[in-house]
Amino acid sequence: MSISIAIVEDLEAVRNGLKDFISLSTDFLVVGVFKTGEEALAELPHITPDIVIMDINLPGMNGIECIRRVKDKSPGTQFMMFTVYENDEKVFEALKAGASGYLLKNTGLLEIVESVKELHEGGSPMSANIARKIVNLVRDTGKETAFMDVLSPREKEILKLLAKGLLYKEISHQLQITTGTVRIHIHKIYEKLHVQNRTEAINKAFGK
Amino acid sequence: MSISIAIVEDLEAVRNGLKDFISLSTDFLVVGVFKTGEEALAELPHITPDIVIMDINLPGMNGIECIRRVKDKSPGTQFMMFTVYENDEKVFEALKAGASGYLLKNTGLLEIVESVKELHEGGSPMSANIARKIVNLVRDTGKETAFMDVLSPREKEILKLLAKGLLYKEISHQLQITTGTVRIHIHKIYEKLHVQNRTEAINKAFGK
DNA sequence: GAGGGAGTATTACGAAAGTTATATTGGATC
DNA sequence: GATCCAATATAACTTTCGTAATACTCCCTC
Repeated sequence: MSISIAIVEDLEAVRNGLKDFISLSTDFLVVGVFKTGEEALAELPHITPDIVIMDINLPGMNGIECIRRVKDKSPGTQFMMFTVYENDEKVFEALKAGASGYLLKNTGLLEIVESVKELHEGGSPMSANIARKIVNLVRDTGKETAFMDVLSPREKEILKLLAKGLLYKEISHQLQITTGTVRIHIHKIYEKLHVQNRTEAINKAFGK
Repeated sequence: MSISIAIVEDLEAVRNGLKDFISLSTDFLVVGVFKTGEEALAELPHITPDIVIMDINLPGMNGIECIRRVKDKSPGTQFMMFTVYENDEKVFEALKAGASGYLLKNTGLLEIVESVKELHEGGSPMSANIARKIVNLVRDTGKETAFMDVLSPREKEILKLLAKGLLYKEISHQLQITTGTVRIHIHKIYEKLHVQNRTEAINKAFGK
């Protein structure tokens, strides 16, 4: 049983190159080729291929938005990004949208084919520096932002308790100081972070 | 210039196998071999190898804790996990601690060597299903938790505004309803989530 | 040893948040 | 047609939060 593939790519040369090369292998069957996200969105839910190779920079709807919408209708289909973008935001967005693999356009045809196989077997093939970006993303999740640096150790301690949803009096009890002092600390925290309330402070200190 | 490698692994057979095979290549120089995290922690900061291949399950200090501590002292050293663990928590912890690559112990020696090279060149080599786990981790960051399901659409809408730090009156203005109504909605949200205030609700609805 | 910052504290006030009770409307269910 | 629930609203009330001004101590630096 061969792996069914669709390709969404606006550049004719790239599109045909991919299609022709992939078609050489009996492991694959190219079941759809689209120039725009709109076309792909209209057809993919009916074709339900195993894998979609998706460009990001398309005329009209971009590839990420296209994944988001197709994923809704055909949750079984897996997406391989194929793009020149290697900035953090695009990578992050693509994964959030539901992409499981991410290859840069300088990837060789042979490696692309290997990666599609790996994707189909439940892996998440990515170009080397994309993988590193993703690892760094995970490493930094929930990490304190640079804004925390302007706070004193005591202020950081209090902000962390504040972030847990504790009342002033609970904080004061835990730290063995008066609620008045807690109030002062928190007021200074707000000043330093340029915010007006607890929630804004938490968002600012711990990246949204 | 060859890549300097250290190995931390308690099982003698694995340890020696790695060391001997890696030493075969002139690209690498094994500069340290340790049986425990404690030994590694004592020596690694002085050796400062390019790469450390690190087991997780060690007697005494585990490999993740070991990375955390060594990373503090030698930020330039990169770590490759080499372990049987493939559960989400261990993978997540390892990356948080500062590991940049993650191989399972069923990986072939040749692939290990290739992965170490890739790591050294700034990539993040991982076994296929580990990569998928990490991608899924990123996909799910900041996602609403199951608690959100008990809320009505309107309540979800209000909770999202609440999470941005808006005042009741700002929310009421934005939704064109009275602050009294906002108050009621929020009160019901708290009831349904079994919490007493805004911050607790946010933490519960959007996984910490 | 004078100055500055961090941490502590007190008092006072106004704004915002959260609780409780009651009520109307409209849509869905039975 | 009756019942239930979501969404809306009003009113009265308590608690918590946030702002402001002032002050003392300790520690570090110049």
